[in-house]
Amino acid sequence: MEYTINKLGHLAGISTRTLRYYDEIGILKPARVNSSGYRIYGPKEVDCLQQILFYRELGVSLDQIKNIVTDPAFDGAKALREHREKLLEKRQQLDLLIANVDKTIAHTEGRITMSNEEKFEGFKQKMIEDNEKKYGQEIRQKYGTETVEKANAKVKNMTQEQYDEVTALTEQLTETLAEAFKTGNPAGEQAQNAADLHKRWLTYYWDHYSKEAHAGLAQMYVDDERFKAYYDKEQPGTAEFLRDAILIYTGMKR
Amino acid sequence: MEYTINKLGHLAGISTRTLRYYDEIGILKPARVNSSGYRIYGPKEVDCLQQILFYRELGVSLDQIKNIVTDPAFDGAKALREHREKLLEKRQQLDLLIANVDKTIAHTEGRITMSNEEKFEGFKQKMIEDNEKKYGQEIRQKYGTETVEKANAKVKNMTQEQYDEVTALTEQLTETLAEAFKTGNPAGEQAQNAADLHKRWLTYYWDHYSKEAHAGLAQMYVDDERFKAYYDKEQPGTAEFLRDAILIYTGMKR
DNA sequence: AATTGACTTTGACGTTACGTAAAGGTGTAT
DNA sequence: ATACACCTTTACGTAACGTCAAAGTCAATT
Repeated sequence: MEYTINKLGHLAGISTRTLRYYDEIGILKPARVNSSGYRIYGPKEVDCLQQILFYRELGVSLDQIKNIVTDPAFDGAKALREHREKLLEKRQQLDLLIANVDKTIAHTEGRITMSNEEKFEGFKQKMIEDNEKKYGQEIRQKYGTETVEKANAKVKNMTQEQYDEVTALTEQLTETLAEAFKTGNPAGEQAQNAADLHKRWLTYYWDHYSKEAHAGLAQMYVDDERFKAYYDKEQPGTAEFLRDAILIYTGMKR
Repeated sequence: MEYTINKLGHLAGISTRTLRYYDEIGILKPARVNSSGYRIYGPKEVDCLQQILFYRELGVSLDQIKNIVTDPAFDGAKALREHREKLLEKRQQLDLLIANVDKTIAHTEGRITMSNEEKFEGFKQKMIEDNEKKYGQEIRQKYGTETVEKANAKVKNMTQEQYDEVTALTEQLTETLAEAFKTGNPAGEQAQNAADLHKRWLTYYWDHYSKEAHAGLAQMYVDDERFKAYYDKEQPGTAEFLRDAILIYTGMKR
């Protein structure tokens, strides 16, 4: 497959000017130029452009991108896995912003109070991107738990009391699950405790409880990215672990 | 609460230069300047800055933001609801990109084939942001259904055949559900058809089917933003409608 | 009372990642 | 042969700041 500059631009959704610029700064040279000076791109360039766009999407400067993709030791597969992780982080940030909007709406309606600090939660992503280690783990964890809060609360018209309870439950579940995960045994006491907490957490959202539905949801946690990403955030494999624990808890597996 | 330029910058995670620039272009003037020319910001400015940052996050130019926030008819509450919607759209886009990475990884490992078009799926958001009407509905719908595909396929190691089947089922469900929604009757034939399609769709993901789990999932569709946003995308209220249809279908309600 | 150091001010020029013409050559379909 | 949709380079424009520089302000400490 060979592409002229217009075709490639169309394929990737970017302008021809951008492609010429990328050529100019040496970030993406065409495979060859034909007899009349036209830029011709091949499959290798298509893949490289894709990589470039991933980096660009993640806020990396073209200067840095150049260093990365022209590095002879560049590992495309590894880069893709990093992209994946960064994109998941970005989604967490987005969730935080959405939670912020929700809170702000509730605030304007007088339903809750909101500190000025809270009003800017989720905007500091660049600070986080820039120097992740500066604040490091603590902020990550804080943001993590708050992302959940958002997904949970407000959805149902809970009372403040119910909200506090479910928040506490969530924290407890997170802790217990992390502990249990370390044991590696989904049938163990810790894991079964986590499954029980999960059931209690569920009953805040479901009007009726059934083992089948519980087990089904556990499977969803593994199958659906949106959930899996959340549970696997701290420790990859946690989603599967929770599923197994719940399957055992509900008697669907032993 | 009064803030100097440094304090406000710190609060919002932006530089003092940015705040001076926003003053310069008339987008955010300080509440007052003190006797020695220092900019002093009050609570009103804090809220306005939050709005500005939301718009900025969504890719709106400062020029446009100026028009919006300085408009005497500016409705802050309405703006917040729009922010919310746009942020949800942005998350859909992100999901698409994540699906793209996943696919690309699978592709480099030789597990699936991937067209060049697919390699750039999810990157065209700016085209969408810029001129939404240019391509309008069609692209929206296309991206919408593709967002699902992502959530579904690849997660399980489906064969190409299974993948095609589930894709077809998804489309069928979407159409039938949209038709049914128009009737307004979750007990009607159309709606029950949709519920049945949903069951068949489910069986691709769950090893066992139970009415309880099905009904539970339906409730989740309403309670969890991540799902609700997807079903309500075209027609608000669709998530609730689908839940009701399924509750009737499973005999949990009549 | 003087000094230090962290803050503030207004210029003003620099930067990134392109957009937008301008002036001209190329390819092919009518 | 001419229309039209491509392509080229050159070059200036732009948005949203970053980054000095030179100078005034404020509170605390010597």
